[in-house]
Amino acid sequence: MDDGEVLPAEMCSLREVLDLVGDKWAIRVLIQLGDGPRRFSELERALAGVSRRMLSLTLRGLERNSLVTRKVYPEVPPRVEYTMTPHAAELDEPLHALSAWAAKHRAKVSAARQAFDVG
Amino acid sequence: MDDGEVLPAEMCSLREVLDLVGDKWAIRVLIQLGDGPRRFSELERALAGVSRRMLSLTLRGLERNSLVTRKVYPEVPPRVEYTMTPHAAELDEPLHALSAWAAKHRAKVSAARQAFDVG
DNA sequence: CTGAATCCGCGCGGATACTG
DNA sequence: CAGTATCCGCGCGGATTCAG
Repeated sequence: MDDGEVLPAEMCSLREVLDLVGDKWAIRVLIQLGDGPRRFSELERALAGVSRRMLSLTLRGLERNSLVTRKVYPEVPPRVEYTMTPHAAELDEPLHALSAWAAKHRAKVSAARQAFDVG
Repeated sequence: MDDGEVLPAEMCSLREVLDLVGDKWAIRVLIQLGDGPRRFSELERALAGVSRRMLSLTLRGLERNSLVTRKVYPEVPPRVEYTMTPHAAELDEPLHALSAWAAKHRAKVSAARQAFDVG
């Protein structure tokens, strides 16, 4: 199997994943949560440049697809913890592989981009 | 190494990759090219729903980052072939892993989304 | 502290027409 | 066939304000 022919199913699956974590902030959130549960404000600090609105929307989206769980502690001041779900944790390895690719080809791609922009 | 602690470098690398292939059409183009060189009109047909403009822009972006190469044949009518670069081909395995994750958890995620939307 | 609601500018992307 | 150019609507996302 897998003689180089890529089935349409793969295409769909890939787009599904990217629709889940392809947003600007989703990946960063997941990486943070991969290190342990985080509070809203902790994420806000960790993800430099994120607006409160976008962080909120990103977390909603991840929660909606059951990639994170939201736990509210009835205290004052209120505390909310976000945690990775088990199957979201399984994304870790595939993501590592992608990251490794980037690390390996970063220079090449960067150089190509500069050359392209010049010419 | 890798005791669960995720380094900032990973975050950057991952976003780099997603910035390269996270667009709506880039992945589909790469998958097509993974099956062999393709002409513009072939891609246009294969990627149902893509506009000529977006396909053009997507190919430009991929070419800019040296993920595809563009070969023009001086004929009439003109013919242009797009081909995957070697390092883009190396994305195949990581992408497969992601695809596998999607296939495995598709039902779970889909159900979660429905439940979330109802509640 | 953790959001939701509103306003608004800007860029993405579709439709259409034109070119080599 | 393989694009580019232009126009334009719509949604993403920032800034700000209000709420539990």
